[in-house]
Amino acid sequence: MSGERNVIKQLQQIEREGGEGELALGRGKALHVSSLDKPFFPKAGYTKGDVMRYYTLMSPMLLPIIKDRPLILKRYPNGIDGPFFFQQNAGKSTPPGVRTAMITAATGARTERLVGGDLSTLLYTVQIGTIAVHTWQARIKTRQYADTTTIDLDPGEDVPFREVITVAKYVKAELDKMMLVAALKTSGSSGLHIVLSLPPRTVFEEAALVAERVAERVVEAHPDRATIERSIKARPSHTTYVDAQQNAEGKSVVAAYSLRERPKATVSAPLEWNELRATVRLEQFTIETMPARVRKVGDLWSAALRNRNTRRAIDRVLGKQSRST
DNA sequence: GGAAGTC
DNA sequence: GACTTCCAACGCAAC
DNA sequence: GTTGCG
Repeated sequence: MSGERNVIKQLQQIEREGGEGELALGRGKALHVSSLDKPFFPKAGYTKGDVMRYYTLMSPMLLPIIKDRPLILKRYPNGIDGPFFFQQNAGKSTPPGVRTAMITAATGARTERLVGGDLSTLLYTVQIGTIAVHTWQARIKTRQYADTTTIDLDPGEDVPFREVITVAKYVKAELDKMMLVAALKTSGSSGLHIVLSLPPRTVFEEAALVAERVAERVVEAHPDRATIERSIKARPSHTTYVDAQQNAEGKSVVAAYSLRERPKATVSAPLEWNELRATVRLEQFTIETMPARVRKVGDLWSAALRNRNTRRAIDRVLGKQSRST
């Protein structure tokens, strides 16, 4: 029996016995869990136990993505209709078996941070009420280097989702012209994420410039449908915000396969570019449908990110002489 | 969700 | 034991 | 220095 299957079975057993108990996660690791019957998505009817099951099923895909990255948790201890807060630092009460690392901030402040990569850490984050998992676009040992850069397509108020799809196609067209490759996923919340896999030792300044350059070109070509205006008030109505501003050291993005705090329990779902039809909807990819989709189409995210932009391509976009390192 | 403090 | 209070991020650009 | 934004 797979490790995941075994954990699912234990969760079901604990739910039958009242919703509180110990998960045995192998190699002597145990995790205390509680309130598994608590509604976390009241309208859709999903519980904390369902969230734990979802992340267990996704762990073969998700754990490699968040491995060695500091985690930024969006916690809803009383479900998505209750208050939330972000957590970055590992609390004093972090149990043994949960992965942490001492991180020195740019200011010199040292804090113990939660670090992704193993199942006990992932399920612990759910135990304390995490719905969405965000991470750095860098690993802890190479924190000054971005391994991805992200363009977030965020539709304005009352902008239909098909507009975002149209803008994503415009982005794809510019990427093709610039000879750049990128992966595509739903944000799970309201828009789409376009993620460029970067060559080794790409500093965040370069990562940000590449994403901003793409965004600028899209807006130049389609000013009626896309904007890079950061101030909400100043954004033209009926446009999609092409956000390339989230690619700095220490900033975070939601991980692929993460659940989102939406009524229907949608997830950030990797897509093939040829799936980008006008009929695609965020609500198709949920806590309920994603496991079957992954069984059917496989791990699209790792496949897409393996297709990495070259140093030469990045330097060309930045108008630089290619590095010879 | 969890720790710490109060009645 | 029940109840209350407190705590749980950060980077950056614009103003 | 504060606010807006994600």
